[in-house]
Amino acid sequence: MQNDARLLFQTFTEIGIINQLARAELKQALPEGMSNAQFETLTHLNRVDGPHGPSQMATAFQVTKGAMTHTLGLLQKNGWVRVETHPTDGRGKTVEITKSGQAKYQEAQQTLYALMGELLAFTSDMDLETLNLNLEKIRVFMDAARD
Amino acid sequence: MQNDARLLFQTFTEIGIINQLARAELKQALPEGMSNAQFETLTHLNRVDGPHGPSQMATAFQVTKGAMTHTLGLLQKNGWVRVETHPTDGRGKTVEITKSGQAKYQEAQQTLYALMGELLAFTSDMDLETLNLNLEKIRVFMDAARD
DNA sequence: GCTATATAGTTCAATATTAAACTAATGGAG
DNA sequence: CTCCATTAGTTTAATATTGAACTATATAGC
Repeated sequence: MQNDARLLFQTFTEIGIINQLARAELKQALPEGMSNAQFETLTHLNRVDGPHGPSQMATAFQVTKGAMTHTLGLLQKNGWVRVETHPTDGRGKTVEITKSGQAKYQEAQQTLYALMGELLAFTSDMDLETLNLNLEKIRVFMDAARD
Repeated sequence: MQNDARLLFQTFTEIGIINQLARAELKQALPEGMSNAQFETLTHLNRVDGPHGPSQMATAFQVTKGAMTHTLGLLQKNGWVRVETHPTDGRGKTVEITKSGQAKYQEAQQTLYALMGELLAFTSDMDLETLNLNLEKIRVFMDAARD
């Protein structure tokens, strides 16, 4: 039991290191003026359908509302998202990616895909689908476990 | 090929989200005054043998030397590490975990193991060893790929 | 309808992290 | 030995993030 906990602890340690390395690499690859937080926000807007409010997104990213206000401000200044007051809820806002944001995001993603070339070759003998499935299971569980 | 890149991109996305959730959980669980950065530093000191310099550790964590100075300052103020000038290299310093730091770290780790109970049960049908092996391979590769 | 409570978003002070300039010590080439 | 490039660590200004207070709107109970 303790042994299993150690295995899982190791999993998180590896995940932490990989994330750190990936973030460093990512920062290098992103277009001028696009921070990691901005990129992740755009990824979310591309990945999840429907309208998004800043508050929803803050929850999704495990980030404070204040941080979201900040990031959205930068994204807006860059012209990559459009923020409007919610049509029916006067408190809320809706966030949409702009054409320009789409283009910039695609560009960034292509750069990243290119960067992954070597790693792809290296992981070619790995069962990435199973890996992703397991990671997804862990993620979904942890996400649900939040109070 | 593009498809594989997408799979790998997905891997990094999952890793990013899990890391975020884990860090949030971790922060809750840590003893008073111990930040995530401090905990990770202590983990490293416990995991890797031999003497460590701040500069080495900064490289290991992909963090600037300035950040390391900051974190070590806090750890020292808490009495969890001892920092001394390197015996033979006047520029360097050596960092060691103290008895008090050991104790505090064990305490934190036990809390974390306890927290993992539910997740452990949930992942009991998962091949964590293979998962860790794959993550480790990716980590080692990325680590080596740093310029 | 009123009132109390909850929710969305902003603002602000405090802390963490970065990048770059800086100081001090080392080590190698001549 | 001397000079010069390198390495270790600190400092500082700028940026990112947090936590908490605050404003405005919405909703539920009465």
